[in-house]
Amino acid sequence: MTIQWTLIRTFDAVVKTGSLSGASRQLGLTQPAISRHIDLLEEQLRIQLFQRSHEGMRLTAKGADLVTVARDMTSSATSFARIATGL
Amino acid sequence: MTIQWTLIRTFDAVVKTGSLSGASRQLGLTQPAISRHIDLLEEQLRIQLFQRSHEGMRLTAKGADLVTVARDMTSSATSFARIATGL
DNA sequence: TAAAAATACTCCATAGGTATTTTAT
DNA sequence: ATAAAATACCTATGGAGTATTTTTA
Repeated sequence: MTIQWTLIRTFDAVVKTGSLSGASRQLGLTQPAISRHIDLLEEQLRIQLFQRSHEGMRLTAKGADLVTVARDMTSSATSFARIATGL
Repeated sequence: MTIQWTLIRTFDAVVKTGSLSGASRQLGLTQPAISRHIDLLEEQLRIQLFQRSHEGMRLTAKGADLVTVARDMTSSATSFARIATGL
């Protein structure tokens, strides 16, 4: 399985903002792009990450299990970028 | 700057194996693909990562500074994959 | 009715492959 | 002579956009 880092970053953003459109604004991508990211991630992992309910995007239990590692990835990527550009 | 995770994984593999062809074997990609990965990464970061010398691919000082964070990224990606597939 | 999410396309960039050439041991 | 690296070229996939339609608060 090839992990797509962008999808995980989107996952993180959706969790943080609580909505696809919020993540869209935060990442500077369009809402359909974000929607596809989540679809792709769920499909590739064969895990339902969110409940599309009235109150927006609500994490499932399995989704919640991934939040920590997803944040690890995004933060290590960020620190890679910081160090690389600082050289 | 959008970080390409695949490029960083390749960087890590080249460091580990000491050659492009070694990384190619390890990752199951062709040698030209690996070569391009390193080119792209160096170009995007505007950093020379390796000295193409007689003894193969030798890390530069700046390249060496990135090895640790690169390994952080790849290992956090690996643990993401492990946890995700284990759910 | 207004905001969010999903769907349907279109387009282009890029990632990867094969084939080949150059470099160096 | 052999192994590694670079270059050239081609193709297919996917990632992102616009436009539109559903959904639901």
